[in-house]
Amino acid sequence: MSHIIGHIDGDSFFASVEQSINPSLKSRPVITGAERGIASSMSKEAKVLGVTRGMPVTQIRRLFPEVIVVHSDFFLYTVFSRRMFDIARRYGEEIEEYSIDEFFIRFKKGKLFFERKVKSAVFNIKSDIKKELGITVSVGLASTKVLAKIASNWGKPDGFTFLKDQDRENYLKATPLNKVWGIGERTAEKLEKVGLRNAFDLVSEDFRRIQKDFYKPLQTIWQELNGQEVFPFGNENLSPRKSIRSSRTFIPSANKDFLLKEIVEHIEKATFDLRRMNLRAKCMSVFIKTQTFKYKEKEVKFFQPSNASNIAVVQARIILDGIFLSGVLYRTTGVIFSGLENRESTQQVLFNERHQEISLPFKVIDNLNLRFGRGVVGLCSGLKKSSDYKKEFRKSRFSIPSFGEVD
DNA sequence: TCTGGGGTCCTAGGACCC
DNA sequence: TCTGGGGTCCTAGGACCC
Repeated sequence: MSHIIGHIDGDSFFASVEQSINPSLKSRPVITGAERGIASSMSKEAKVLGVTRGMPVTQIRRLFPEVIVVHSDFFLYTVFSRRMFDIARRYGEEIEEYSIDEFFIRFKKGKLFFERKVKSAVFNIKSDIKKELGITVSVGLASTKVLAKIASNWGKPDGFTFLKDQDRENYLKATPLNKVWGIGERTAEKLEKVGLRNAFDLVSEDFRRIQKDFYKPLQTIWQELNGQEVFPFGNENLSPRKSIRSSRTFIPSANKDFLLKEIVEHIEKATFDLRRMNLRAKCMSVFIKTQTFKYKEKEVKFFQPSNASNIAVVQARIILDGIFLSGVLYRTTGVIFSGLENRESTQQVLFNERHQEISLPFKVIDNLNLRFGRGVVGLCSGLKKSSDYKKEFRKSRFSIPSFGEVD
């Protein structure tokens, strides 16, 4: 092993940030996610009561009236997130920002007092975050990312766990398969069927069998659990954005016109994002999910990369005709734009007056939507705007830097 | 507990081509 | 009209993550 890798994870991040900026919430059960109607982050006091992720707010209010339910404030969380990363950079050589509330830090192995130095760096990070941001984090140290993830999960909240190679067996024996980063419900089930119970059973399995019988990501996980550093490290490896999607779940409906209306709204929202990010998409796919979670998706390629909603709507209509079954109840629709490229790099097709023609109206639409809220202006085929757009807008306003406060 | 929304990557099988 | 084996490319759907 040539590195020690730390995984640092904010404890109940969103709820803790809320408690940190609002002293009246300290030591009280707090959840975020009011805007979605389900708990997305619970303070430790709420967890103690028995509130779990995804629990409907109505149910929470009924069962635990003392719980304080707040709206998510992603702008605020992003500020805390950045400051957390900045604190880590004071002490770490390499940082990888993994998500809004977690990051990896890598220390190159040296000679003298190496472990002691790493530990002291990590303790400094922990205490600076606590002092300056008023939240706690849990830290795991190990030889690989997958092991570090297991370690950080160990002593939550405010934990510190150094998973050394000589103790690996004990930790892995106590780690259920679905608690391993990258192993989900399905793979865990499959592994259990062949008699594997925990992470240690998995690493004891012959690598050739893993290669033969299981899908590719599991090979990497097996190696990482065995202490071989395989996952690349660092944000430089992050590839540019590959797709943009919009989707929504509703009360099950068999009404095709309603599905189309939903899809048109998604196209408007997604193409708005494309234009805002100065991107065009080569492909678009439309998907629908039935009440029983049967999934249907179909993709089209545009004649030329596009971010125009009217062109997409024409294609979406055709797709929906092809995949919609009458008499079936549907619960979700969505669109995904992929094959994204920068506007500048988009090859200019000769004789594209038509394209020039349509780009001006979109500028006008986008500006109106920016000033008055998304969904104020759209295509006629979008029909009546649902009030959800207001919520969407509230959720997204912080991601648009030029926005002022809008209410 | 019947399961929200936005991402990435992988796979199985069909189409197509020698 | 029927035919083997092998390659590539495409795509719908699956699995996983936060």
